[in-house]
Amino acid sequence: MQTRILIIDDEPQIRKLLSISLSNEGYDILEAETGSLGIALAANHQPDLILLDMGLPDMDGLDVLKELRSWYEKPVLILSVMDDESRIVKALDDGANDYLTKPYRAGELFARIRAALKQNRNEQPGEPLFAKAGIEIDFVTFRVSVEGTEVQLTHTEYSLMRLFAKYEGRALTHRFILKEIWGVGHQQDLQYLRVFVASLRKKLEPDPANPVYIRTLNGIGYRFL
Amino acid sequence: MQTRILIIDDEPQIRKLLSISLSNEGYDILEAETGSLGIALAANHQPDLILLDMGLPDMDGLDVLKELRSWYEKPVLILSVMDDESRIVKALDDGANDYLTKPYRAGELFARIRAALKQNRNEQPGEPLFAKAGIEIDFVTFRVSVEGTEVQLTHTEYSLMRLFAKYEGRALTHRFILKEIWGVGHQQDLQYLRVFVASLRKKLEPDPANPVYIRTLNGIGYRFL
DNA sequence: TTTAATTTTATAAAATCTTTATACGAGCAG
DNA sequence: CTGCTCGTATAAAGATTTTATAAAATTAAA
Repeated sequence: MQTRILIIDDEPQIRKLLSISLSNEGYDILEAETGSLGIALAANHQPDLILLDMGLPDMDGLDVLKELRSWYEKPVLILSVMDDESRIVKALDDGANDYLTKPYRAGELFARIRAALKQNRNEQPGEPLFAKAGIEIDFVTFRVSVEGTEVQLTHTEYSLMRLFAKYEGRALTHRFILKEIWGVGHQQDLQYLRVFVASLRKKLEPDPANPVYIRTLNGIGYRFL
Repeated sequence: MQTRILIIDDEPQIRKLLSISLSNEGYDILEAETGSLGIALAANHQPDLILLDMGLPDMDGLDVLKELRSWYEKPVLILSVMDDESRIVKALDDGANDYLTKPYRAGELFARIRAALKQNRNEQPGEPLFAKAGIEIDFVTFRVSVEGTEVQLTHTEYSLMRLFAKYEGRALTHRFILKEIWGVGHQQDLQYLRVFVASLRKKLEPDPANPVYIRTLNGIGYRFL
């Protein structure tokens, strides 16, 4: 069955652009001009993924997202203007899977969509083994190795590593990570996270000053690849 | 004799899938739809390994595991659907050898089964001897020797040694070790364990202050290599 | 009863985590 | 351009937790 993508965006040019390029990639496209129409279409057609613009005429994008998330479990990617970080953070915290900022470069768009769809397909955060690009994590024996040599991680470092692996490829907000690792009472202790990201990088990255695995998303959080 | 595997899972499709692929690998397959039926089959047919689904209709998977573990000593692999790490951890603490999460990829499934069976063979009567890197354990005569000279171990020390040998190379949590050696009621008596690890090290390690056989995993437990 | 083993207690040492301090680079105002 | 702010990275000091080990108290065994 073809993968179906719903685009919710009020600007016809953007819709057209996205629609054409995604159709060429083999996706089945649905379009909605407003938030309420988007919600209705999502309910009736069960798309596999939703692209949601934050600036809609009828409803606030965040409200559309919340509405969707009350029953829709598949990936929602946010389309947003670059300088609206605080709203992107809110959207990610509210369950958006990822975000894209204008201008939408085709390659990046496809990559993110594929990543989100793939993530959803093997919705199994408890995999016994993570192995990718030189990094291996064995969740059974608590072992992490880079390029074949085992690295010694502390308990917190390991938790963080595991979280990154679980949400591989996804943008994780500071608040989300803090909540997962340190609990709800520490969502403002950004320093903790910085310190531990630094030490993870020191242990994992070939060149910690130019990280490739754990990427910084300025103003938002981190992404593990 | 053919290796016999018991599958305890309520979903017929899953059973069929596993059954077919494992039969093709040369295993002899038994199937059970419910926990209680699974326990009965295990008792009557003494399978060499059990695949146990956590989500059964009649009993909690953890309870089935506990029941089995009261007399069944061969490997039990957990099949889990959920991202419920805490239950997986509990299952491992309760004596499960390993776990798999859906979707069950054939290669990984076979690898884990082989690993579990091999692990188990180590402690079978056929191989009453553990010998590696200067340490020798004779499970028949209850003797342990290091570099050829026999060391005198107390009963508890010996149990601990045997546990480490059985799970050689794996990270063992404090709770797991305590449960295995002292029983379920003593999982918080971490000091016991520390005292006995210290005395084992004193008897086994060339330099007890820098242990190489029994390694400390801070915040987690120990690993024997 | 005597001896050995295990369980507790105590405490020093090590490892880890938290917090503070400081530096760097990007973006912006003057 | 220069200095300012903001977000980030990292080192290092301080606090806390975890571990190792000796030794005392208790229990079990011979």
